[in-house]
Amino acid sequence: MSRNEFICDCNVIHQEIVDKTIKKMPDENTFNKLAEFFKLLGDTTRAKILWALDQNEMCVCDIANVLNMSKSSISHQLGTLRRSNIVKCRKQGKEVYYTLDDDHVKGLFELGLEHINH
Amino acid sequence: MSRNEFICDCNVIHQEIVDKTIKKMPDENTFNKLAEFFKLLGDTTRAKILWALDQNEMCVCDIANVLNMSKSSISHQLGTLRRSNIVKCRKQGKEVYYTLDDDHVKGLFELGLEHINH
DNA sequence: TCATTAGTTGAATATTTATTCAATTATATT
DNA sequence: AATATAATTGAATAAATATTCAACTAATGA
Repeated sequence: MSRNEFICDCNVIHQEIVDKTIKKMPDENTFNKLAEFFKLLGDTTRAKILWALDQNEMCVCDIANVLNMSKSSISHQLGTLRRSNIVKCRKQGKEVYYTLDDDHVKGLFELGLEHINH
Repeated sequence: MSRNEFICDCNVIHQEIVDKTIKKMPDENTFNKLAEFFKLLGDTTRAKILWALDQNEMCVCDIANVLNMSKSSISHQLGTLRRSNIVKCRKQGKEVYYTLDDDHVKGLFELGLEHINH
């Protein structure tokens, strides 16, 4: 979508600030990726999985038992996290062991918890 | 839901790890709030709004113009962010000026961008 | 080889949610 | 008082997504 076609239905009130902000703004793709990343943390089940994997490497059944949810549901979510490179896995025998594949998750949780506790 | 009623459809493979993890796990409410918080950042429109407000205080029309979106859409999202105490506003004349009301947003964006850039 | 178990996957369902549209409130101006 | 503009709001629509269910693969062991 070109900047020339305006969808916006209202006037610019502070032209300078608007222009300056548009100029500095990261591109669409950056925001999309950023939002996609935060969306991954923005689900209770995935948040629990990531927290658990930050404690220990675990197989799918372990995680399902920790969260008291079905294996299939956990596996679907692990697939999502895997495809987004937030977790990685290794297969050993019949079991698949998952670990965190992102150094930032712990820091993000800490900042999130700070917000929650005012 | 009590811990005694098991939904999980698979056996515990590493009992010790599972028990230890359950014992350490924050309560349901903490995860819900944490996920809700990240969900707020996990939308392209809201991510842009927050980034913009981190640059300047702005009124609704300014933000709508920066994002090239309708005033109503922006106002809905600002309402969501306001009710979650991530932004605050002050009214001056006909305009309503919004600012960030959370010190962690900048830090979160930085960590998020680090993830995106491998 | 057969049975069992861990894990994955696709389709269906149910829920959540972002945007639009229309109506409304509040402030400023003539 | 009448008009115009900034912003909010509720309802409707459309899109995204979490979980369930059933079928499937791969590895183990009897």
